[in-house]
Amino acid sequence: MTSTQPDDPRDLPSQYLPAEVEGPLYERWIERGYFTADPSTDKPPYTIVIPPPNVTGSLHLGHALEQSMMDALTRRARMRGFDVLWLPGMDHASIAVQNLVERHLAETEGKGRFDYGREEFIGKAWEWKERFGGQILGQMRRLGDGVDWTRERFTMDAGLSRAVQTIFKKLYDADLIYRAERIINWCPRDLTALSDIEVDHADEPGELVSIRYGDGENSIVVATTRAETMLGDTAVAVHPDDERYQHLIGKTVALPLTNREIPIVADEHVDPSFGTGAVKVTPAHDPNDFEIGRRHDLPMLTVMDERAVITVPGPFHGLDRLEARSAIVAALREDGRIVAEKRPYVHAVGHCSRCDTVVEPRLSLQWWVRVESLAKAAGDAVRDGRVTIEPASMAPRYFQWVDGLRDWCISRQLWWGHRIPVWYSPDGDDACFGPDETPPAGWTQDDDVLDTWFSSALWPFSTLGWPEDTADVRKYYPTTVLVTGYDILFFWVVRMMLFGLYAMDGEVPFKTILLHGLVRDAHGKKMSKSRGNVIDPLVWMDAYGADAVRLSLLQGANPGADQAINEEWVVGARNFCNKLWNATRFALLNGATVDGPLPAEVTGADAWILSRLQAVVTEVDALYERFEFAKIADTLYHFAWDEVCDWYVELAKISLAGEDAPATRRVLGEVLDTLLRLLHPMIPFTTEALWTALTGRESVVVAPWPSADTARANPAAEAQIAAVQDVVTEVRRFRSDQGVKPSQRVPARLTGVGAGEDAIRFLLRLEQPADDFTATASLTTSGGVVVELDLSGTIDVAAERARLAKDLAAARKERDVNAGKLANESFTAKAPDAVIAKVRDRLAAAEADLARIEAALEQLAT
RNA sequence: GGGCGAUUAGCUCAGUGGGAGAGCACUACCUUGACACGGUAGGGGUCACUGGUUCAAUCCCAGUAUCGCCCACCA
Repeated sequence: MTSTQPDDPRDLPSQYLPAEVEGPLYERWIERGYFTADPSTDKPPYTIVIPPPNVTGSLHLGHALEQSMMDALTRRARMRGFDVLWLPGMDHASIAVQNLVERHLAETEGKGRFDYGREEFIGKAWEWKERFGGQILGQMRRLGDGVDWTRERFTMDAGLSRAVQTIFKKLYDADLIYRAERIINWCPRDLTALSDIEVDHADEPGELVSIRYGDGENSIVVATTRAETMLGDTAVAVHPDDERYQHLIGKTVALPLTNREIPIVADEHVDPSFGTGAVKVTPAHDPNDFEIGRRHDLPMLTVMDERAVITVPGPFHGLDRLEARSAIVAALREDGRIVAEKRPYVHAVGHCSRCDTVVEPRLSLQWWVRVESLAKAAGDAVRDGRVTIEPASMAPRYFQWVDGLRDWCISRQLWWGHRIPVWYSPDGDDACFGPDETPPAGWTQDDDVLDTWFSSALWPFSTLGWPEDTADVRKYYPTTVLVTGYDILFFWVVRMMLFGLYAMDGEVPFKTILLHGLVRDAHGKKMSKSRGNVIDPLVWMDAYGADAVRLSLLQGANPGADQAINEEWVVGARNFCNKLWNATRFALLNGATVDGPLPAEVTGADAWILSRLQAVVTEVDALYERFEFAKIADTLYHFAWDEVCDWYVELAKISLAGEDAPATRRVLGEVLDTLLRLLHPMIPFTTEALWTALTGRESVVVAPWPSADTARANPAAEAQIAAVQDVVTEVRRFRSDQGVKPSQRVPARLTGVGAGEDAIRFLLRLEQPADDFTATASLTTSGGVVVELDLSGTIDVAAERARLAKDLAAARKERDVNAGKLANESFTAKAPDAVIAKVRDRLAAAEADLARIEAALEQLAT
């Protein structure tokens, strides 16, 4: 289908064409500066900092969901009169980007990073970032994100780098950052240390071999999954109370395959019930053994290099850890030292979250954040309610993490990132320097860079200009809501809490943490490249429009819960936009007006829809307070479709043709004006196009958010329309059962109907009875309205009888259930009065219904 | 080992101590003057299982089964 936008904005095409509508609107919003925050205004602040996507990233459905939520929140806040700052930016993603750039350089120039050296490599990385990075920013525009582009930030900007250096020094001076040699998680492929959460544990089949150390009565059997580390054993440990080994504690035993004697020590850590109750101790290659080694002052023997290759001279030298493992087991077996082998033995193995290589515990000198006091403050801020976690069910996770936090290893042996601001003198002295300090000549800077999450942890204030005392910091910190996935609660949210509270003198970085779920495929499976079920939101946006993608995601966004997404949902959302489009088109074609006060005199339908409208405004506001996006979408979807389109528009057709037309035009305009404003935060493009066409005003982006006029609540009008709906639905069902086409006009006589007769006649295409009127069919509705129809012939008695029989059965069941309850003395004695009254009403209604149906059946028989 | 959650219509999911809901899918009819990306009507569920509390349980409690997620230094 071909189409162009007509010149007159009021002349809309009959179909919603997102590709033509969405394009120009975003640029117009930006040009007009709608999304630019202004701290000089009196408006109260509403701040959200975007979770910065990786500079290398491309928009995926998780971003689309998250950003749709943030856009909805900020657009509504803007309409409510807040000075909104939604701050965009990107993360430098240290290890991920370095890996990408390395791969790129290997492919294009055939060189590794060491061929360039640090300076040149970093230059290449910046080049790469400028050339290929930031793709996601254009995709955010496509999605319609109302972010303040004038404040876009990157975690390696000069300003943010100052923030990093400033807080590092502050922590360092407070002895909250220190350097220490410990066992760390080491990735032998990426050649860097990792923090605990950058290690993913997975159960994998391995082997558990039991090895006899020593000979004769002084021998002892240890069990291990990592035989290769025995080359670095410096002790065997047993539990101090273990009776089996009392005679050995303090003695030494010969380490097989070497000529070393190692002590047998007693340590509480050993579990006597596991294996033989004796543990080989390799302090340089296992975190527990490291602790045992420290307690017993054992030597720490490193037997592998940074690539996990054996460095001990001898037959195993140069073997990779896995090769070494089988070689050593084979050698031990030959020596007759293997007393048991369990294979496969399933146990948890740590992997690098970046490249999936098995992590190697490694003794290493690294920088650490001392987290105890920071974590205490972070926990307290949530405990005492200064920060709220939504949904609350996620709070236990937060506490579990923050209350058991161990010191954070922040140094990485990488080049792309914030370099650690510590310098060393030629004599080996070291000192930390702030951003405005110059290290003495001849000093050299620490080679390591910081964990990416170190700079992300500062995001809620570093982006506002901290450490300078800027207007933005003063106005927009603390931020209002942090919207992110529960999967990065620990990586990011907790770290922002640690640093935000510390840097900002105890002021929280955000008042609310809103955690959303993961977007999964149509059957709830996690999307992954290996599964091949990854969906590109841009493809859907091209096919159905950004609004359809946004709405379909928000429709599934129940707090904290994962959601399945399917192209059919997006189609449905697109269809909704089209429905809205045509409803507005109807309004425009019928001269709907939006100016001036509402008329004092309105039709019943007008009064009804205005009553419903104010109730919907109230409901939507309440749901926004609880971040119930799915329910907001559902409420507006059904109000718009089921009430406005299916009933009000149809009913309005009556009054628009008569003397009530001016009033109804105004009400119709009011309803759509309000509805479009209510929907704007979720589907900004469609609503903008329609609202400007409808109102002739500048933009719905800056239109005021609707407020509920409770004076318009009108129970009488609601009851009147409900009665009309009941009659119309029942007669439609009769016509459908009787095979009477909807288009067929039928003469009818109505009795017992009040003000709604015209509406009923119009909606059912019933004509006034003529002189020769003969009622060939009659039905009495549950509301007591008698409808006699002249169908000019006999009716299908069997079909009607079947219908009535079914209704009869339902009514009998209803009567029996309620009569049974009332006959139950315990019920009448203990149930609340309101419940009893309701049951009485239902019983009466059921009995009336029974009488009506029985009468109808009897009449049918004659 | 610790923590959390799920099990409701064919699918994906809401929901509540007192009449089982939505979207999509399905059936029939309808090109009616906003919209076929539409309209009207309809079919479809012993709310995982077993006990308990209660006048009343899909909802609260206990247990069972199945599934899922997070954390954890089980050699």
